This record gives sequence, C-alpha cells and structure tokens, in this order.
Amino acid sequence: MSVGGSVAERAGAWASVRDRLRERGLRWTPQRRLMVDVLAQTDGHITGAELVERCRELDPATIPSTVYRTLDVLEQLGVIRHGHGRDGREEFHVLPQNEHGHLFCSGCSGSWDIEAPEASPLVRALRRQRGFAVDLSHLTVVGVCEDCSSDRGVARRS
Amino acid sequence: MSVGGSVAERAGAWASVRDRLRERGLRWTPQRRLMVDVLAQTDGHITGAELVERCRELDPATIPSTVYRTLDVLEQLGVIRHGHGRDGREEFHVLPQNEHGHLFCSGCSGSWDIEAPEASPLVRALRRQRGFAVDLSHLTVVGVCEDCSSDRGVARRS
DNA sequence: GGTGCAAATGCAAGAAGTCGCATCAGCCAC
DNA sequence: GTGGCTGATGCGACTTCTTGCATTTGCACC
Ligand SMILES: [Mn+2]
Ligand SMILES: [Mn+2]
Ligand SMILES: [Zn+2]
Ligand SMILES: [Zn+2]
Repeated sequence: MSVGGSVAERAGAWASVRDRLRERGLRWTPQRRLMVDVLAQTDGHITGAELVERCRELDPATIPSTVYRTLDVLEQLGVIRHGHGRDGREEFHVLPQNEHGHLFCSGCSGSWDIEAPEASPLVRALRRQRGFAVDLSHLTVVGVCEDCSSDRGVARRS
Repeated sequence: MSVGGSVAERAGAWASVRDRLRERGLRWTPQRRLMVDVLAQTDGHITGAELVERCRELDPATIPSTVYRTLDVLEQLGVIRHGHGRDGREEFHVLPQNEHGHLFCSGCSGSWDIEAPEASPLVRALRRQRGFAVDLSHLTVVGVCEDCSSDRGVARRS
C-alpha cells in the first residue's frame, strides 16, 4: 500500500494507523503510539537504531526488540518502507513523498537519490524481460561518481 | 582490478596473492594462507560468517576479526568483491567468472543473477546522465517476480 | 643468522539486530 | 465493568560484525 504526497494525506496516514491496526486484529499500544509520534516528526530516512534512540529520549524504557518488531508491522501496513544504506543496514523511508532509490559513490561517499525517471530503464527492462516488478524504494546502486573517476579516486582537483 | 575467466587465470590469481601482498608491503601469514586455501575451493558466493566457519573446520583457532579484516584486504587486491544478500549482509563474489548482480523476489524468496546485458539499460543511463560507473557486482534489485504478482503473492497455482 | 620496524593477530568490549519464551495487557463480547 | 482470548511486550541469550589496544611476528636489511 502506498501513501500519497500531500500534507493532508501524510497526516491522515499517521492518524489512521491506529484504525488500520485494529482492522487487522492488531493492537494499539503505548509503545506503538510513541513510535508513530516519533516517525510522524521524521523526514526522509531513519534506521532502527536511530529510532530506538529517539524513542528513548521520550521514554527511556523503550526496548529495542519491540521497536524492531513494530517497524516490521508498520512496513506491512505500508506506512514506511525499507531500503538499505551504504553499509547494507536497513533504512526506513518515512512516508516518502516520491518513491526513490539511492546512489552511493564508493570513492567520495557521496549519495544521491534515484528518482523514478532515472530508474525507469532498469524497471522497464526487468518488467519486459521477466515480468519482474522492481521495488524502487529498495534499490541501492553503488559505484564511482564522475568526479571520483576523473580524479582517479584520490587526487584533489585544482 | 578484475580477474579473468579462464581456469588458468583463476588459479593464477590465487597463486599470486602472496606476491601481490608483498608488493604492497603487506604480509603473508598462516591465517591468510588458510583463508586463501578455503576461498580457492569456493565457487560463487560466501559470507564472512560462512568463511569463519569453514576456516575453523581446518583450524579451530581461527579468529573472526582476523577473517573480516583479511576479507577487506583481499577485496582491495581485487581477488574478491562484495555485494549484499537478501538481508543486506555482505556476500563475497569469489573470483566471479562473469560479473553479475542479484535479483530477489520478496514474495517467493526466489533469486536470479543479473548479467551485464540485462543491467546495461541502468548502467548506460547512469553513465550518460551522471558519468556514474555502476558496480554491477554490488547491485541487488528487489521486487516481485512474475509468478508472485499473478498469484497475488499468496495463492498456489493450479 | 640476527635485528628492528611496521603490519597482523588475538582478545575483549561493544553495536545492531534477532529470536524464543514467559508474562502482560488491549480489546471484544457479554 | 469484567473476563478471557490472543497479540504485544520485556527479557535474556545469541549472531554477526566492528574497533581499540597490547602483543606477536613477517620480512627487509645487514
Ligand atoms: Mn556494500
Ligand atoms: Mn531489504
Ligand atoms: Zn565520488
Ligand atoms: Zn516470487
């Protein structure tokens, strides 16, 4: 399930989490409420460890295993989606306005978003050749950026 | 540095590791010799944890931190290259005959290789638009395969 | 064959999760 | 409001990997 881009839709998505859980026979607990509060104030990306930390600031009794399990549930609801950062660790896209992947340079550690139009050559090729539907949020491409390859990855430009 | 595809080139690449280390002022130790022996008998992919285990079978005194540090060194020599598996953990391509990425279905847990021709639409688009050189060995694409999307990801076909 | 320096190792502590299990508590029915 | 079912939490053990530091050892040079 995807979430729309307007401010109202974003606010609505968070407000509806409680009801969406109950519809599925799942429960609305103080721990989940805290996590949703923190996520609603988060823009862009967050790792599990970062979320544990931010929840602990508000409630020091926060338990990591509960946070990680709830992240799984929230992803099933479609309110967050994970990709993988430079080191392969999961990073959650929090209500992404526009679905995107990530591009990392292994030379300079730079990173850029990959928007849908840029990914479409791959997405279309896999769809046509295999009927495979690529998850763009989950796409992480690594390589060497233009600056780093002309620098040979080491020298500083003048 | 990339390694060729013939049997002779593969054997040669392993045999030259000792000299390639020394050229760089690095050392050839019993621990490194063991790891190279194990890797030379490995086809395809291996994780750090798997390599630790296989080294321990031959030398129970094997220490994980030594293995992980040596994997970094061997990757710098170009004799292995890492990508990321389904869970984001590093997986090392051991003397890959043909460089390839991986495609994972999140519905059925299926996986397939992505060979260069299939990746070339993405590789060319990023090269043209950004001058970015994609590392195909490092590419992991996740999504839903044809069977899983026609099944709605759950039903069994008749 | 010794010597010395820098690289590598072993070890221990810690980070980031994951999992099983006993206990707790949301929530639906009454 | 109470009770009870079942899902969620807390907790502890474990996995996989990382890092700092003291100690060891490869190897270039003589
Ligand atoms: Mn990587
Ligand atoms: Mn993933
Ligand atoms: Zn760069
Ligand atoms: Zn599938």
